[in-house]
Amino acid sequence: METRLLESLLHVAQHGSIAAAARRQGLTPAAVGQRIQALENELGFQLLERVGHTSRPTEACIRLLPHARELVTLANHLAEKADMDGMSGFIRVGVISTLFQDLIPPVLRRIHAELSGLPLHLIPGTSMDL
Amino acid sequence: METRLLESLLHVAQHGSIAAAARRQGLTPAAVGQRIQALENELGFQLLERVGHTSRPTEACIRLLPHARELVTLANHLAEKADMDGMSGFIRVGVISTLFQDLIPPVLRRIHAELSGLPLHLIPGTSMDL
DNA sequence: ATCCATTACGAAGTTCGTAACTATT
DNA sequence: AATAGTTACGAACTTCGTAATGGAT
Repeated sequence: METRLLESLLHVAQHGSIAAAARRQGLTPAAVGQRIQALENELGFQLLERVGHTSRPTEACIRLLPHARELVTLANHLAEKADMDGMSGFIRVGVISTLFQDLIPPVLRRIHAELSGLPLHLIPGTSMDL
Repeated sequence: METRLLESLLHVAQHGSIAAAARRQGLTPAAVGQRIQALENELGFQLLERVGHTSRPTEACIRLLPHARELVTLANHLAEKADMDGMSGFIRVGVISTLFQDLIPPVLRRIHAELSGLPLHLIPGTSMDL
């Protein structure tokens, strides 16, 4: 998965047309169209509804956009993340679901007290998944 | 940023050598080495410490690995995310830091009660950042 | 002696732009 | 008439494998 393709998709979705996205990115409309086709090829479903003149994102594409956005920003900030010294990154906590009731909240308070400023990922699941 | 390159980096880091990663991925050692070089080129710093026989990740690489892992899994699950109906994806909550003390924990319990199974992102910060 | 990493090089595949074409407003 | 999207095609770039080289255990 090439994040530059996703970046083009985001521009198309945001500006409503392949041509506008192309202008933003300093590419030709043909190139952007080919990028979208490559993505559709890799993902296995259609991303744009070619309604005459304007390109509208499909339902599946709309569901996909937030994730694509996250992927692109993560990829674009990868280098600086590695250059930072000290504690950085995410705290990832796998939690067996029932523990959410009582045990986790106070633990969260302590984590935040000692490592404030770090984004926190809570991932509920079963022992097997985690 | 091509996530397949990151995938190779993860394998190298996990197995301790380029050759082992190549075997896992069904590639030649040369190909994996070139992938790492491409990554180092794109990121602008060294990823592997070529100590004689074994390749050790550099400090910067170690800091980068968790993010790379997240990127790869996100990319690999992009298609299924779009295909799923109903609620899916992450819950992202921006929290002004002081609220962590009292207000957030009970809210978390309710979020989990109503939308269990969804990964949760808690992002502490100031109003400006959020 | 065996195994790992790297380099050079050529083949296959990808990505881009140009240009031509069709369709929409 | 102007602008959007698509297709075909060729040039430039990437990515991979093979083969050869140099080091490490």
